[in-house]
Amino acid sequence: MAGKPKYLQVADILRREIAEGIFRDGDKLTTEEELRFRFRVSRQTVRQAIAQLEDDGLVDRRRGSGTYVRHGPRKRQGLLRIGMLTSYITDYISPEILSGVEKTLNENSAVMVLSATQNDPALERSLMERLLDGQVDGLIVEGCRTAEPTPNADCFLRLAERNIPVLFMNAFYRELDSVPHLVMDDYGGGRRAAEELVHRGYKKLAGVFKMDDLQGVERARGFREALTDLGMPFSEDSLLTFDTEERMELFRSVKGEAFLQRLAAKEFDGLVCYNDIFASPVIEALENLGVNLPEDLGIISFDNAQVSALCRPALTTLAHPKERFGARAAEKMLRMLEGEKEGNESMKWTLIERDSAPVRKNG
Amino acid sequence: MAGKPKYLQVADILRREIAEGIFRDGDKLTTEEELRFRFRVSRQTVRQAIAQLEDDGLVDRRRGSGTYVRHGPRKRQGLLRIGMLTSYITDYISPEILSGVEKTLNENSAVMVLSATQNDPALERSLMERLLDGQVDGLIVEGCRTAEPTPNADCFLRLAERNIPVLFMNAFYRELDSVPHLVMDDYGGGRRAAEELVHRGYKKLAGVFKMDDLQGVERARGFREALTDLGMPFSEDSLLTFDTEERMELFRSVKGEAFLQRLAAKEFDGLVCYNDIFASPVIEALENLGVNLPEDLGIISFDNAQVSALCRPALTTLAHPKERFGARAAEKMLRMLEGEKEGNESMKWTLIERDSAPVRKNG
DNA sequence: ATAAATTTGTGCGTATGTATC
DNA sequence: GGATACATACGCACAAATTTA
Repeated sequence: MAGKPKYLQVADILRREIAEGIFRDGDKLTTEEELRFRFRVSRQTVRQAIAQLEDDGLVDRRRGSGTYVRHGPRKRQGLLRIGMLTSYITDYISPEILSGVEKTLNENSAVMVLSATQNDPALERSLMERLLDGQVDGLIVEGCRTAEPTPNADCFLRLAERNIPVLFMNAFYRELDSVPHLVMDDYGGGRRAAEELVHRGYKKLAGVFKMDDLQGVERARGFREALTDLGMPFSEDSLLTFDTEERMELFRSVKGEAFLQRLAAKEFDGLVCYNDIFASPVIEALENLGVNLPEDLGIISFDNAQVSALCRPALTTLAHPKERFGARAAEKMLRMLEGEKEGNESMKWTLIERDSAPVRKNG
Repeated sequence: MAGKPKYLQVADILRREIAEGIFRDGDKLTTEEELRFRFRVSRQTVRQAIAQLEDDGLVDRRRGSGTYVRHGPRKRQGLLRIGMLTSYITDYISPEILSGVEKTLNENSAVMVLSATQNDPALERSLMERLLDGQVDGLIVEGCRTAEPTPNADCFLRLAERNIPVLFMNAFYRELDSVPHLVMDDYGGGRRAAEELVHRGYKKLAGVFKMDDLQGVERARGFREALTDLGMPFSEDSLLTFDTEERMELFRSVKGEAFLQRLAAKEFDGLVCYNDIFASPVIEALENLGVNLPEDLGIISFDNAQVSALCRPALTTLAHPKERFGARAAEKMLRMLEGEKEGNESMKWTLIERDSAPVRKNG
């Protein structure tokens, strides 16, 4: 009637019923014979419909026993495909994280299907739709623009319907609280960075934070609250905040240059920086402005990217565990594929002491 | 008879016949009706068999027209999966290359299935077998230990049988000359590096090359031949060569330290270095030995990795096109999937002038 | 432990629908 | 329009595996 062949209609109805949870955990689906009566079709048609569901990995057929709904995630035939959506492949510490994911997956006979969202929700959406098509068995996602609600919530929910486990990494969408995440302790990191500087004798702290991702928002919150708790002066004015689009020309923009001038004018003596990639151009710009580093300004940043050891002064930084982090994400995903319930987890930063934030001589 | 169901027997026979090339290029497979007579089975059984082949991507069914053998590479339903085997994900300039591949693939609704071989042929083999299982539509491979014949030739040939196009990238296996490759002009780069130093007035050149990959072998050959052509002194003794396993502790090994001592003793005034990643520790070691850079020793290396701009002195280097290179590889692969024949190609190096190899004051 | 009942897997014949040439 | 070829659909029979009596 609807132009659609019967077997697809039947498949769709069953698919929906499975998604709605009418069938219990690993329980038996109605018998082919019963479905035949229910839908008034031949057994062949029923079988064709069920073949669709089997293709989607929603059911398991066992001869002599029955057809079982797979509410636990599916057991593919040996090879698992894990989709990986990262913001960027080259930026920051992504390569190391990816390497950790890849190694762990390969050790468990799984492969990684990698795509980059460029931190763009629209691209994220189209990639997710593509990956769904590509039959991945699980998905690890570095959320993009996580400070705001995602327009792609429906995609993530559709994955859940299909029993495809999802894990957020580094950044997650607050509203999708049924999806587990593995993140860094960004709030704690923000606190730690501020406290370290204060304990080393720095008196007036500034901060540079990217604010369209949860990471930056949380680091900024930790920074702010640490200062308040320590009874240090703080005003929103001492923060330079920016979004992803601005990152390339931040320090050539009006707002960025103005901030650099204030740093050069010694309005502050300490700086917490969103990450090493931003710390590096700050250092360069300040040296060009004749600022003595680290004497005039102590800097602590995040990540421990390769560049942090090569800067002059070498950056004191809170190290991201990178490969270990990626491996952990992969482990969680593999466990989810085994049917286990994984909770949220946050990993701790490790302070790497270099030259950019020495203990301040009291002056 | 053999316990196997008829439809699988039929499928197997057809599969073999297709592999043997009994059916021509995009030509029609025998009609369902004809197969029914040939195998003395029902049409349903024939259809079941053909469904298997369709699943494997070996045939296309077109209603009203016929069932066609896909001797040209298959047209998947919109989504192509391209396997990518790189030596390392984080090392050198891999992230940039991968990023180029990924972007280009995504623009053409394809996805990248990424694995790292760690430059180990055994791992390469197991990953290839896994990828074959994972139904990739094409494969881009950075050959590993390409200076020697690969033990995995059979795997590559099996891919060809399945009409899965393969492209070698950066390094290829000489004996597999039916497989196209995209590489850098390593021989020309080796020549260029040597010539640049000579033209700048450097008189006694040394070289550091990794020799288990074709890249290093070719760069060394170019280096050697350029010197000979220019009538410069050259002996094999002026080369420090090493293999992948040694790379981590090269400059802490007896052979490495001895070489550094010779450089420090000003036995040479110019150095061509396999790539920036090796140039960087050389510089550090030499500065610790009290060598004045770049006055005492001019250095040119390869790749233009990020580290090259951050070294002191900043490295003069032959730049690898990285993202563009990756994009080019992806383009070639996509064209191969369209059924076009792609030839070999080598891209040129661009000299990036920095501080490590200034024109030498004649002394 | 065995037999019977249940359930999916394989296979055939037939009829009709629909896209292509 | 007609011929061809794949797609959908039904009904039936028996096989093989599993569960149950």
